[in-house]
Amino acid sequence: MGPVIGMTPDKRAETPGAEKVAGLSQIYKMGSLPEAVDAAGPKATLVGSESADDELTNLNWLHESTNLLTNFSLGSEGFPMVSPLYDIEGDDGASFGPPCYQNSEKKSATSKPPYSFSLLIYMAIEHSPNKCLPVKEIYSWILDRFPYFATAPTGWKNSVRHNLSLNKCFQKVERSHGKVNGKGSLWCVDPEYKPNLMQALKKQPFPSPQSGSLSPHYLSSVLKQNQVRTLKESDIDAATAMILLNTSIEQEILECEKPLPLKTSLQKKRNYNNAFLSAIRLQEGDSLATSIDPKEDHNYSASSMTAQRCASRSSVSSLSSVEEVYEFIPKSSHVGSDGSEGFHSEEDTDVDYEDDPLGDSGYADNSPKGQPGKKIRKQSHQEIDEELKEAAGSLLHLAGIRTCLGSLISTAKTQSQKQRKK
DNA sequence: TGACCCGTAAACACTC
DNA sequence: GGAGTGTTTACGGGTC
Repeated sequence: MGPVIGMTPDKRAETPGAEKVAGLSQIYKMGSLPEAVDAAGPKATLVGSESADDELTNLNWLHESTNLLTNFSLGSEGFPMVSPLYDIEGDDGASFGPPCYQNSEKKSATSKPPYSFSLLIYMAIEHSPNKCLPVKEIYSWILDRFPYFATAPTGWKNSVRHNLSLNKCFQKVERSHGKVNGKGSLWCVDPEYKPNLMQALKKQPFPSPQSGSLSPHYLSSVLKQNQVRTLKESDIDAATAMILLNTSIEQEILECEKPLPLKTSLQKKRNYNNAFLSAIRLQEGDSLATSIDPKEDHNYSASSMTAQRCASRSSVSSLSSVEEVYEFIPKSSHVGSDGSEGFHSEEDTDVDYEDDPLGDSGYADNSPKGQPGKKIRKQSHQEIDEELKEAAGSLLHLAGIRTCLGSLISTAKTQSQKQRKK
């Protein structure tokens, strides 16, 4: 058997858009890929927003979700390589506790991760608060999570750089002007390729050692949805977050049995609070979206839907504090919005729907002819509140933070009602 | 069998 | 000049 010559770079260039996404070419064949996203805007934003809110109460949903993203990590033997708790030890990467497997799954630690470099880089970048990382940080992240590379030949760094350069999924972003922050640029994930990366993640071996979290069906539902609707960046992130949230909760249930250090428990509660609060924001206006789109796949749970939309709204700019979350609810009943660019968010969709018959929400397009969508949108706040309670209750029940929830709900509701009255 | 994906190595240029 | 970074080219193995 003679050597198989790999595809030359020249040849790759002949298939723009589809050639560089590792293991993703099939995805493109599935059609319904997002329109080219003007990445310039988001990128600039990302770079500009380097000051991330490190507060524990930070409601940066993508941050949350990308933390959870690491929950995907499974050892080559099917064991979780990274505990869902690992990021609970601290808020920044530097304080991350050692992955569980460093204690309990040493075998996994020394075996090669079942992820391609593209996925590793993707996870690393997504894990960062700003969704941008310098190469060095990518190295660090990989090293932290996969000690295998600590002992591996240094060539893997070259591979990382090679991937960054070669793979269109990753885009280089210049560091802030006038500021010299070390060598190199920041690297971001091109939003256009996020669904592809997610698909690739899905294709990774995800044995379900315990509860089968992340069933392929579930994932495919998410991905399917993203393809049915116009794929916006927010949707993509929503899918990510949805998966992550789901995974996290299931993991938490399993972890619940174990006694946790106080700090860990508190942090977990905070995380759940964050998730829940975001869910609240979504829940209020988005029950409509579920009903509006007849194409939607409802095979997955409502809570997952909630989580998805949840992340969807805050995917890019995301909230920076709990207070903002509280503000959101009232905002959603306001007419009009500041409409921050790059994030016309479904926040806008909810906010505007009563005054915007066209519903530039994106969901409007999917509404059945006539006005059924409006009917749904007219859903009384009471009903919404009921849904909210229900969803929140479920979430909190799972997280074991019912108490916290009650106060959060009532606070949110109070604020919401105040705003409505105004 | 070939196309494609992925990892790896190496060379080179550039920046700090 | 050295180290780190980014780009490009080349090749081999594996999979479909």
